[in-house]
Amino acid sequence: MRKIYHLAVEATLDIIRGKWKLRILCHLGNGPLRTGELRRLMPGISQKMLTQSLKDLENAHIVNRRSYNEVPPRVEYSLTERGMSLRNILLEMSDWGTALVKEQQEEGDDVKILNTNDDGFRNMGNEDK
Amino acid sequence: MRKIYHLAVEATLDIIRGKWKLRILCHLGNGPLRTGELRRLMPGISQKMLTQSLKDLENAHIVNRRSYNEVPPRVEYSLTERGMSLRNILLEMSDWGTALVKEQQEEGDDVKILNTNDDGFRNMGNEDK
DNA sequence: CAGCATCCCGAACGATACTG
DNA sequence: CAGTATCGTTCGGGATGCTG
Repeated sequence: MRKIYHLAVEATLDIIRGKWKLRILCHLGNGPLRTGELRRLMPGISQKMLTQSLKDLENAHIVNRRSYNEVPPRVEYSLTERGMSLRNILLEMSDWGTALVKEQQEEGDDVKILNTNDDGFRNMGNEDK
Repeated sequence: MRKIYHLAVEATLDIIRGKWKLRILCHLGNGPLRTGELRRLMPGISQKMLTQSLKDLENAHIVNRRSYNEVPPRVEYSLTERGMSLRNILLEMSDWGTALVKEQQEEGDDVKILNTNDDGFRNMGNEDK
């Protein structure tokens, strides 16, 4: 099945499409994580969406999936080189978004960003509320 | 109604969310356009989606709506300063997306970008197929 | 523990008809 | 010509149960 984009930007957006992929990438930016760890870092995500999102990212060679043949099963995910390069773009989008929200707040809009770390996308770290 | 983002990047993505906003911004990058002109540049878009997308962009202060009191009605849309600054981000995303698709094609993926201008997002110009 | 399959709901999108 | 209103469809996403 052929994928057709009207603009190159759409190819980039296609990678991070959906509700959870960004946050997954954000967490993986701090280093490899197991499935269960990702799950705990993102309360609210369903098993289905986690698996599905990770599979999409793996197919796009953004994350690496490493499966250890152990009992119980153990699977680790990490960023690929391509994933790391995407991170740079996301950092710029993060900066722009931060500035935008600040302006919107000054304009009186009722908007908020939960993760207000200084380094934005670089290090999410803290928990979701 | 409060808007809550987990990451600042999501605020940026929220601006260009949807099927048509990117392409609208792309066309407006070449200069102001009337409603009907935008419509003709994007065959396939419905009256509803065009109006709705433009309204969203206007509310976010990304595009400017100028209405002339004439008969027949005449309305022109253009990029705001904020819209212009967004454009810079989109250009980087475009470059990254272009490189990505190129790699994907080399990997054998069946993927294509319709608008293959050298300047990517900078000047869409040609028609949609 | 990690992943798959199924069902269900709501938001986004599309088609059409109508108004100033 | 530009915009509104309404209706129907599609698709992303949530909940749950089952398998290796």
